[in-house]
Amino acid sequence: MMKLSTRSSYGLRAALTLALHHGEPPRPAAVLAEGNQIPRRYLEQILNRLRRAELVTASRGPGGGYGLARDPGRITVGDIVRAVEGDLEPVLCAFPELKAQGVCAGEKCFCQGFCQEMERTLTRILDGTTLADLRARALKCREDSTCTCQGMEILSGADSLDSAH
Amino acid sequence: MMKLSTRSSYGLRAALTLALHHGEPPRPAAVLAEGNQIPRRYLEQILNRLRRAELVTASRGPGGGYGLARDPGRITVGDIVRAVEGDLEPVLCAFPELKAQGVCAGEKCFCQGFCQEMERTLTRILDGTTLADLRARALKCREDSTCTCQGMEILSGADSLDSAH
DNA sequence: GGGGATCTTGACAAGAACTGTCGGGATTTG
DNA sequence: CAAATCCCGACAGTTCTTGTCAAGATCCCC
Repeated sequence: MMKLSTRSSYGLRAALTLALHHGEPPRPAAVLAEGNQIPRRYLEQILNRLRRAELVTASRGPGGGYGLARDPGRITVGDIVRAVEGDLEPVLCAFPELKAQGVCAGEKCFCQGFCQEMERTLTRILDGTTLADLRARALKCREDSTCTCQGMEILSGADSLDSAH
Repeated sequence: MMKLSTRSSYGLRAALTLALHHGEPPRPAAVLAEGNQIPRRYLEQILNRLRRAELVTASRGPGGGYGLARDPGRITVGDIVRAVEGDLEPVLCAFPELKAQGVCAGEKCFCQGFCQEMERTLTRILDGTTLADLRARALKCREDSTCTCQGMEILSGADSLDSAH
């Protein structure tokens, strides 16, 4: 199990917004912050980490802002979480010192058996889901008239996919 | 996804040690702390939470200490994490405010689809694993001569299951 | 059986380290 | 020069850790 804080959530939301607007001119951090209800200064720090991990690109000056560094289908949620949280070392391990030493190698090992099972399960979901997957879900969610999500601010970004293009 | 810190790890390790020694006289916090390399004072606080959640029992005075409140097969890892961490609210949700409002009800909803999928997967593992399961794994791990775990302090507790009885 | 001495948990609180938040600049672009 | 981003540091809040003291339980000695 990996360390997960609000940073992951914020980073994920910002990145998803960027994915919804992929191909458009760069978006300033202020716009991303307002649309997702995230403190601007805090989001800047997070975007900075994403930039250092080369997941997003930043351009300065008027008309500048952030954009995805590559295709949404080639950025996973795990990439974002890892870039934002830093170490991403497992925290719910019965024996972290064992794992740190690389001591537990056996398949039947207790540490492997339980703690790493959880970690692997998480990793599979995190690394198996791309921003493109999330975008597709968000758009589908928007189509479903019974889903109250569609009134939310963040999903309005999907409009540009229909109209702006 | 739930909040997981070192507290969960510490609590889990202490509880597992207790499970390995289930049926024996109570173990002092100092012994649990030393055997698991956990700061004693800090572990006492954690054990206190486990006691308030009625997962362990505490007795004072000479010969006193902690013991499991019920059978290891009837205590899950989820019980421990919940007792130790407190709220256990999800943290990696793209839209926590949606979830807080209970707004996302649709099956196809983005929030449900991804964030809650992760949460449910975790919960299933956490609540589906008991201390007895972990003990069985630890003992099996000890049998496997290729597993370097068996030299570790915590597994030596399994000795008492063979010899002391 | 009474009085300590000893061993244990329990509660409070203080200090270090990290997280989340914010502002003031420095730097780059147009 | 103006607009926009980045970098540095300050601040509260929380978590992690340790310390101090009080309270309960057992044992021993008289």
